[in-house]
Amino acid sequence: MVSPTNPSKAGSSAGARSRHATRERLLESGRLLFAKHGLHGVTTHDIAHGAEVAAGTFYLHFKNKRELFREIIDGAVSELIELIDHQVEPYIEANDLAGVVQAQVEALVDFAEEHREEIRMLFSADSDAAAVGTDVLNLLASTIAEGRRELMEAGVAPKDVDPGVLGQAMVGMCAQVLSWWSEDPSRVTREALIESLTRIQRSGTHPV
Amino acid sequence: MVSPTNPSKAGSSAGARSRHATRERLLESGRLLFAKHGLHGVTTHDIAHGAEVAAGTFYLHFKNKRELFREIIDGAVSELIELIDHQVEPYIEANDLAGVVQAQVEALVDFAEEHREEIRMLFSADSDAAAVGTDVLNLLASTIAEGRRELMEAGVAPKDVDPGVLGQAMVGMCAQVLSWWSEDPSRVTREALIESLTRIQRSGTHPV
Amino acid sequence: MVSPTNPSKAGSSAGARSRHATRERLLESGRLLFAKHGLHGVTTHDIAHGAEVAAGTFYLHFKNKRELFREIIDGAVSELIELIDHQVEPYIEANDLAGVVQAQVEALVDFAEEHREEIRMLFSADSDAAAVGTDVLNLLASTIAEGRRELMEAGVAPKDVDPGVLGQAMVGMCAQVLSWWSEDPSRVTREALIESLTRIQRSGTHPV
Amino acid sequence: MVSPTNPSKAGSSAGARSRHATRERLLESGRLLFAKHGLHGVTTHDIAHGAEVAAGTFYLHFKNKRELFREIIDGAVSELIELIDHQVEPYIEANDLAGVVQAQVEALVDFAEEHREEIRMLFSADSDAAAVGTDVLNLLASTIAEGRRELMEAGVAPKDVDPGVLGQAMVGMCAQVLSWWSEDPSRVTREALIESLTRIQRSGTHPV
DNA sequence: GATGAATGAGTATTCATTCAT
DNA sequence: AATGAATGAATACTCATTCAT
Repeated sequence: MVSPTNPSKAGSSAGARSRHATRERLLESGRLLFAKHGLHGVTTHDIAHGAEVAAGTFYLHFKNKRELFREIIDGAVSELIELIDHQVEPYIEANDLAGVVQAQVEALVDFAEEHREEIRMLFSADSDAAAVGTDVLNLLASTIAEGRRELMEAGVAPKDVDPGVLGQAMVGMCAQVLSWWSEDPSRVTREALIESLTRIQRSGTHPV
Repeated sequence: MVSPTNPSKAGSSAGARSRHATRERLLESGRLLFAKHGLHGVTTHDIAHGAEVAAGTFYLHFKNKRELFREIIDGAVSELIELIDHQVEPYIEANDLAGVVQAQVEALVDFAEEHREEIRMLFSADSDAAAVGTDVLNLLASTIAEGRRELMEAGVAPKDVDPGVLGQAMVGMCAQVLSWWSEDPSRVTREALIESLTRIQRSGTHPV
Repeated sequence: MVSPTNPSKAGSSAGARSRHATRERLLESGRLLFAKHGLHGVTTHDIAHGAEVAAGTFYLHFKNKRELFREIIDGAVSELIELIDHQVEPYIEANDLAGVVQAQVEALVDFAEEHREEIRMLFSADSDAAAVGTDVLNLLASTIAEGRRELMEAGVAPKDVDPGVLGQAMVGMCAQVLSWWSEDPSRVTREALIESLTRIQRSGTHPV
Repeated sequence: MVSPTNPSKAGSSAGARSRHATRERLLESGRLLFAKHGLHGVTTHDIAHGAEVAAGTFYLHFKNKRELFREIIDGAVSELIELIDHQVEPYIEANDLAGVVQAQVEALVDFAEEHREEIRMLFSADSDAAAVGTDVLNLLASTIAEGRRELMEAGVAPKDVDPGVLGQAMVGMCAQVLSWWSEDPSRVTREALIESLTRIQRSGTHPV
């Protein structure tokens, strides 16, 4: 994964580099398997096997299966948030609200395209994984709710849609649509997907 | 569950009544536990214990854990569909489309109020339960998509929202919102919930 | 099985007659099932089901599964011994030793033809059934050994074949051959079977 | 089992040696227990306990109970066949048919002396084990039958003994006698056993 | 006598986790 | 750091047997 001769990693010892590589292999193996079979459908042996390391090696890198799962989720979410922030920023500065919605949707779709596995993990809410994934989704939902509340108070958004409900609704919508689309991206073109989500979202978010 | 003095059941033998009662206890125990801990988080012993019967008794009534799960889900879905059909019917006859949307939402909320456990099971998409629950949700999604497609062709709905995406979006939205609301119905009043969902749904469904 | 109007049973009450019939049904069901699947391969429920009675009824007639098994075996063995004695008797009185061997073999083959199931049970030595079946076979083997010993002492049989070994050998031979033949009687004609067994047996039993 | 100081195994890692040792302990434990209690009378826990390993360890070495059983049987049969072939060979080359029979019997008895447990397993035909053991015995029986058929056609053996019957008879005889003798070898001396079996067998095999 | 629902001990098998090498 | 054999608790499912009706 990380070339041992990569000069940018020159500071780390040979052992450390190798350690890092093993860790990455395990993460990658976990991503693939969890996405396909869920938290329960995968054993630590499976993950180790997929990473081409011995069973015990798993525990040199992760405290347990849950921790690996959480790490993958957390990594994905950080990346997603960063991506959204980055793409949305110019529209915020320009005060272009329609642009913000569109940029958000585009960021989500971009992410889904690149990280099918994480999308499926994130939004598949395996009841045990819930303890992990739900936090994140709820965070997202309350962020949306909060933004909406501000818009409402500013008189920009209608008052007959509860912000809490809207936050949950938006999250549920994206989760479902993205994980459906990830399974088979040929179902709709990227453009149609973005257009549709933006439309629905906009109509839900703005006054009719 | 079944009143022993119910004269309409007078024909069934004592044994039959008892059998039926045990079965219902198991179903009820399953509903409660699955809703709280998901398919994996519950053992057949737990369910039997919750129903106050011996472990082996479980298998006199259900082939295995999955079958009980599926039975609960299927029962809930049938009831839900019936409920929706019933409440929507008058508006369809009156050709009142806005009324249809509102009635659908009300039916969903009514159901969620009465069947918290089933809602959580139905929409929690435990990755293993998926095989059971997903069918149902996909059915729902394609029904919505189909309806939308007809509206589009009739020129009533705008063409820039893909029907497939819309179906998934609506299902995801309801799933998330209802299961969030079921957890703590004091979050929003029933009325606000219905109003919000109707609004969002209507704006997604009809031309702006 | 036993006609309820059979006057020879007139003494027994209606209840007793019915009881007897149920018992017979269970025995018959046991014979069929044990022969096909062995002691372990059959549950008491299977047997009750085969006899078209309820599960609990089994225990009104037999202490447990083993007892039914033993009863079937014992019944079969009694019948077999009686059959052999009956067919062999005239030859013994006539002092026709070759005739005795032939009659024994014929009796065994007759029995095997009529009681395929019992033959398979008797000689299939399910390790748990062993406790039941082995007694019987060992009895048979020592009877043969004893007879041989007398012949030896009378100078009629050669001394270089140990009677104990011979007894076991004869029993093993018949067990194997009869249960092989029972499975598919078209493998050899009845006559060829008798001829072959008689030949082998005679040569083992008599001086060369 | 495998001496840790055995230089020929020096190449294998400590882990491999230990793995092999555990496997052997399980096989040995299985042999002992199956011989005494049959396939059903023994649990995988019993076997693991007998091998002084934990219950789960069993499944690191064998797919399931049946597989261990089959492995023991197959190993025993291979060894037996090799032993017979080896001891019989010189007599075949010398065209000494009487010698062949005697050598076969001696090989069987030698094997029974060394492998009491396997003999009991092989010839105890536990109805469930049958699927495993029967194949082997039938193979043996048809080999004998085939040999006999050739002798018949060559005019060396009498035509009034059916080869199929003879094959089954011989197998049944040996199975019974060897397993009887294994239980308590003091019943007859080794020599008397060989002499007796040879006699019976020869008289069955050759013209009187 | 018959019924059949209920019992609960028993058993095969899996898998997260540890640890000696 | 890595290995991989071993562990043993956990769990789904079976079945002989009992007993209230």
